[in-house]
Amino acid sequence: MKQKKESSEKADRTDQPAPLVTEITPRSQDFSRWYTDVVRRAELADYSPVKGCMVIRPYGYAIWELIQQALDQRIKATGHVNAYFPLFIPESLLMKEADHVQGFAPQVAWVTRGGDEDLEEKLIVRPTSEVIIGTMYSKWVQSWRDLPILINQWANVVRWEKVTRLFLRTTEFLWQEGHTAHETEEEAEAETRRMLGVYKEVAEVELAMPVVDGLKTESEKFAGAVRTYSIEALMGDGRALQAGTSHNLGQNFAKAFDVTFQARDKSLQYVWGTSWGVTTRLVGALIMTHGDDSGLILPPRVAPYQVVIVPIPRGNWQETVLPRARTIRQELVSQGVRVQLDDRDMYTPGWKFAEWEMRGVPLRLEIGPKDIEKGQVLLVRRDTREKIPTPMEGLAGRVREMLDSIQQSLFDRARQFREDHTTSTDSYDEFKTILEGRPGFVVSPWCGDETCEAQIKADTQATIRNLPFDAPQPAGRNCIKCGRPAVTTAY
RNA sequence: CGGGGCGUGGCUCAGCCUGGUAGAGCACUCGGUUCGGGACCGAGGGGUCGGUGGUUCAAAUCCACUCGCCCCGACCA
Repeated sequence: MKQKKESSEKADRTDQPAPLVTEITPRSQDFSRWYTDVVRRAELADYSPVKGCMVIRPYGYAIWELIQQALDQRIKATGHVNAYFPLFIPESLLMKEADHVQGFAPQVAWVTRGGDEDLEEKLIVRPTSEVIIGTMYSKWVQSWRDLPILINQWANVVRWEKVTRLFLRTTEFLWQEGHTAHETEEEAEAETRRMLGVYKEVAEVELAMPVVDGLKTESEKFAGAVRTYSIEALMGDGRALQAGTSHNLGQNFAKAFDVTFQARDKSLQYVWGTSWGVTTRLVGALIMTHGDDSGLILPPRVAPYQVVIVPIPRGNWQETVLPRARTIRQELVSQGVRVQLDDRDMYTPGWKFAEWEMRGVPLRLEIGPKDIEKGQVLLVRRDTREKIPTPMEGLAGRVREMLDSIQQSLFDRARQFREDHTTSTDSYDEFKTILEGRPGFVVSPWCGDETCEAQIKADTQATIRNLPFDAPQPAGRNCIKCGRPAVTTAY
């Protein structure tokens, strides 16, 4: 019975004509396959021989570098400095903060042997650096005058995940992790919120990705934190993605690692800590937010190439079209535009159009003999595919305007999508009906009780993403599951 | 870790049910004509069929074990 079904499925597949070109899976058909296809065909990343580990290819890394720059600049502008802490952490240090151990132990990679000797004390490969940094802070802090400590590090961490996906969840990933120590609780809370604001700004301004900022529930917070805040984005398949987190650690780690200082009133106090991070997952978020059936669409601010120039090879184009293309490149580069001139003669223009569209370049500039006659070029927007003949005069200005316009319209489009996929209800039946249909955010009142949260999750698979600072529309006053009011929730 | 699916040139797969010369499209190499939306013609190169063992005159195909990958759950950034 089973076998029969299999063979008929195979027969069906055979009837499909083989595609002329290896196409990417349409986004609407299978979002997950589409995602993987785009990542690999656009040469962003690839699977490595090491299980769960990803190789970030130059084009993908260039995107990450732009995100890094945008973040690093803002992290420094808010008074932080960069430093580096070790990759290995002794087992005994990890064990000091109970919640933290519980949260991370299942995901930790161990080093038990060095050279030809078994280690006396096992080492872990950092899954995050609170532990090692807390240890160092305890040495560095004596007085209230030593505070605050505002340190960030760019690093890789390892978490032994069972299921991995390129950029979204890999065994090893790159990130930025900020770790701060403060004199007062209020200061720590302000810092936690400030950095979440930085993340929101980077997501929205640089990645053109609207996010919901808010407080995580107790069950979803970081292991060892007092409070966790997050930014949550809605992907093109209607599913939420946590794009960044900021934790108020209270005095938990200070107590575990004995980070004390003598306060202004001469008393001995524990510092108040925060930590916050975003990862290479942002690259994945970018892809899933903006991409379409033709592949990637990059917002200009994080596009390694903002403009690709495709010269049309006609007649003796090498003597006529190409020099003009080079001049244009020069002009755009001098105006701070990132430009790629694709003068390879082994590919046809049509091939290049498709190729660069797949790789998400926001703006294409075509130039051929006809354009030169007319003193113009043809600009083609990746987001709308609009073809815009543009005079050679004042070209750089027009290009920059258009890049800004693409950045803005990608954000608007993503925000519109999110609005279209956000519903508000205070009825549990309605809530369940919504989730059975189109996925997306649902805004609903919740009492704050973990048992309700767990029940909802068990019933519908929906998770509380966070408790938004700005709830879109407060729907009703009573918890959709039991009774009392408290907060609003998303998907 | 539970449920399902799949391992055959670089990629996507056919061939397996019913054992008997290892295939297609794309990609790649060379030559030529092309080029404003994934060009065409001709000639080539490349696979111990995931691994191990078994059945057989004969195994990609049947059997057992094993390794790996993908999807859906549980866990996470």
